[in-house]
Amino acid sequence: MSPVRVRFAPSPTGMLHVGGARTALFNWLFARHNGGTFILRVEDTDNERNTPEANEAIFSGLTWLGLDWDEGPNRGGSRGPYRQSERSAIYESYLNKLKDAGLVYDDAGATRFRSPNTTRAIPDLICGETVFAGREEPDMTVRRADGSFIFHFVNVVDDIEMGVTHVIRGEDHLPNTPRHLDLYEAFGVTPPHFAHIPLILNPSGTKMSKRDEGASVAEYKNAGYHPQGVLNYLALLGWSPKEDREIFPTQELVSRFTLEGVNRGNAKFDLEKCAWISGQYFHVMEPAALREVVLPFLAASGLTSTEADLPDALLLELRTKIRTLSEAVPLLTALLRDDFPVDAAATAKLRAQSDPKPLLDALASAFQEVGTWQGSELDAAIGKAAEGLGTKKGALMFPCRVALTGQAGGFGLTMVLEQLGRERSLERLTRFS
RNA sequence: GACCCGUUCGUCUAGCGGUUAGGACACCGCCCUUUCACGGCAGUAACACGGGUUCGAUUCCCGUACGGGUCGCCA
Repeated sequence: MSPVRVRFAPSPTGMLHVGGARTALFNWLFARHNGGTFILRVEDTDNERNTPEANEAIFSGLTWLGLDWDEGPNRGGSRGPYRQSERSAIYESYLNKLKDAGLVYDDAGATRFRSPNTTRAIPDLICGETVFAGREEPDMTVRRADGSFIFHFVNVVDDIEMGVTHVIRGEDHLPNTPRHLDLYEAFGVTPPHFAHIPLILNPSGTKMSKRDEGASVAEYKNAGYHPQGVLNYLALLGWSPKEDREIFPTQELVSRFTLEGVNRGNAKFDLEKCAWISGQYFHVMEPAALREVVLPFLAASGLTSTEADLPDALLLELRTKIRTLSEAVPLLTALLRDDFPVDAAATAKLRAQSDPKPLLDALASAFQEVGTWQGSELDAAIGKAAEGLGTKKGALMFPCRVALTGQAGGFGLTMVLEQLGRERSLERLTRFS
């Protein structure tokens, strides 16, 4: 079998769509698994969409996910250029082939292809043999009156020119395939293998659109999802390693990916599970690595901080509490800023229980007696305060937490106390009223 | 409307003729923790329907219903 060559051919719409990202992922996995070549080709024949920002959205999205391309924009390759807007000469020559064969005609300035409309059987690697009986569709336009070329035409020409062996694309292209086959036949070229993958649906069951939550890869990047986690989630959406396990690091996805494992049915997108998988990756992240990714996140939220503010012990606890980096911000804000925000619901709940003042005073005086400001001693001090009040230790912890952080949840209480230090802890306890 | 693809817990899925229909997210309960989580354990919850084929269908075939997609001088 000839070496595998696959491509991801997005149109610059201004964002990298999750559906597109998964198509890219499956192509990438297939290429990497088979030691083949992954090509990125930008389908920018529609000039209105072709902006530098729109191109950049594709590149940065793929790069964030770790999907590197062997040939394509910013990378080169022997079958370029890889932007359709730069391939007009190639399209001209292919169009001439059709003209010479008398297979096209002029229609109000546009060029149409005489579609044979014969019955076409597509030996799809995922859907199985799919037969489209002879159709009665209008001849397809291959070139607009303004001289630009149409998707179906350039898509086929590029796949031929770039030596694509397997076309792995969304199932929405399946009904287009007979027309593509018409073109391959007209050019006298053996078509590539086709593999149409099922679609990603939004939670309400229709094709995921730009406006749906989680539709753009940039959203995940901005919210601080773990890129490998998102990749892992996307891989499991429509493909199964057939094992009762959810976490598959990228390298393992590569070694296990096959087209046979791709499902036929569409899959609904579940942001909750995506977040859970992302969290699984953070849960095992080394402190140094976590520090590196969380610091810029804090800075972006206007939280000036340094490495010294994030000791390993704190990060080791932080990693179990977040699914995305944005979840780390409020947690850390409470420790790093003295003008931290206060959750109204938490204070309301606190006051509904009993007057917190005497409890906090008791805690403050117990903490004052602490010798070394460290876990076990702090813990003992809370016990002592509880004893003095004739109450349970647990009864003091929620009030203490709210006074110290303004939140109902967050880090373990002794961690909060340790990080805040004696002075700031006492200050917050006495200031609370 | 025509043509294609599809249909296992709410969701993602395992299953490829005989299973107590398994796992995961979410949800609920318990344990751990005198806090918040993490973690561990248990639970609720699914084969769309009707015909066949077969000793036996979630698994194979045909219908029906439902869902999705495509029918552009968008990609």
